[in-house]
Amino acid sequence: MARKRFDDSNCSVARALNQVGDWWSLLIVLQSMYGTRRFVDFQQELGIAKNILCNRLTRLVENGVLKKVDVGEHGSRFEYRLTEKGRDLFPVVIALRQWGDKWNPAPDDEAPLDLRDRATGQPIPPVQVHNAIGEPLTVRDVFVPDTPPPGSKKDPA
Amino acid sequence: MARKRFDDSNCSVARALNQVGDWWSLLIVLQSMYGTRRFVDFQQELGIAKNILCNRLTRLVENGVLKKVDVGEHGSRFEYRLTEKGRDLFPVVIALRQWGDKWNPAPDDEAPLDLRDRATGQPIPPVQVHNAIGEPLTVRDVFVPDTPPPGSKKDPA
DNA sequence: CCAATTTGGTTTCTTTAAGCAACTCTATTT
DNA sequence: AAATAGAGTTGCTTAAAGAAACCAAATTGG
Repeated sequence: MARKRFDDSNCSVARALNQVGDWWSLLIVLQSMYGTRRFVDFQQELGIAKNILCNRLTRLVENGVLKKVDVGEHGSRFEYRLTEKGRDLFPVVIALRQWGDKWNPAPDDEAPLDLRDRATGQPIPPVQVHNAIGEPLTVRDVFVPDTPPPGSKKDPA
Repeated sequence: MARKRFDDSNCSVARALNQVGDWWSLLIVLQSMYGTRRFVDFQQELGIAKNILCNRLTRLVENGVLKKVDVGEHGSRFEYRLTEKGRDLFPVVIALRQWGDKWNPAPDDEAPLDLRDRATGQPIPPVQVHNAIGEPLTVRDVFVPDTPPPGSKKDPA
């Protein structure tokens, strides 16, 4: 695909997409959140080619999203588990899932993933952007305060 | 890239990624949220090839994420604006940005995008998944209540 | 008014990644 | 000892990404 790399982009979204912004990586993270840990299970549940899975797992490990754990007594049995960095993608994945459920509902009558709070059994409400006092915000409610150029010291122009 | 399509996947994350899950689409949406509307502006700000931009804009319009508005008096001047569906990606983009800022900080001393509430001027706190009563949740705090097969009516087994 | 430029593309070509299938190598099972 | 499973690797084919050139309508500018 001759991708452009965004490793050094000054946009953190671009840098984030560089790590988990391809179709498979985020789905692998999602599967990990569902509890999948083994190579073959990822392969079967995602229907991904083995070489691609291998590549993605390696990259995710390199990027610190997953860690590879040897669970065989003496090698050859591994698990891929989320790191804290990986688990921190939770809001992203959930927000994406909710967006998908809302705007691209399942073809048939599939339920839109009933995700629930383990403690209370209650469903999870939509992920929102909030302000400092907990009110929901939309795109229009935010602004970027005037991008100062990197080398500038608050010149009073 | 010979991608696999996920249009009819029963996973809404997969379906979402099908629409905005490539490197460019989400960046285009992000740029839109920053206010970019014109073809040339997208092209310059993203550094994307024109044919790819064209393709992505078309797909985003097809998918209802953007709408194409004729703003020339009689053609040849267009704007691409977010639809409600597109604006609804706000939490996704912000969550991704925050993840990027946290885990892949900018190479140099770039500031991590100071996004603020227009009303109060306060910075935006991290996007989190909450439960019904507003407490933050992690991956471990949620569960999927036992996937009932699509055609099943609450059998009391 | 005619030339240059801008905007929004399309076409062609090359590079690179995705997907598939077959193969390998070690461990475990039978 | 043979068969199977887990975790990859290799090679090939196809399709998409990227670059650059080209194009046509509309606008700008002298």
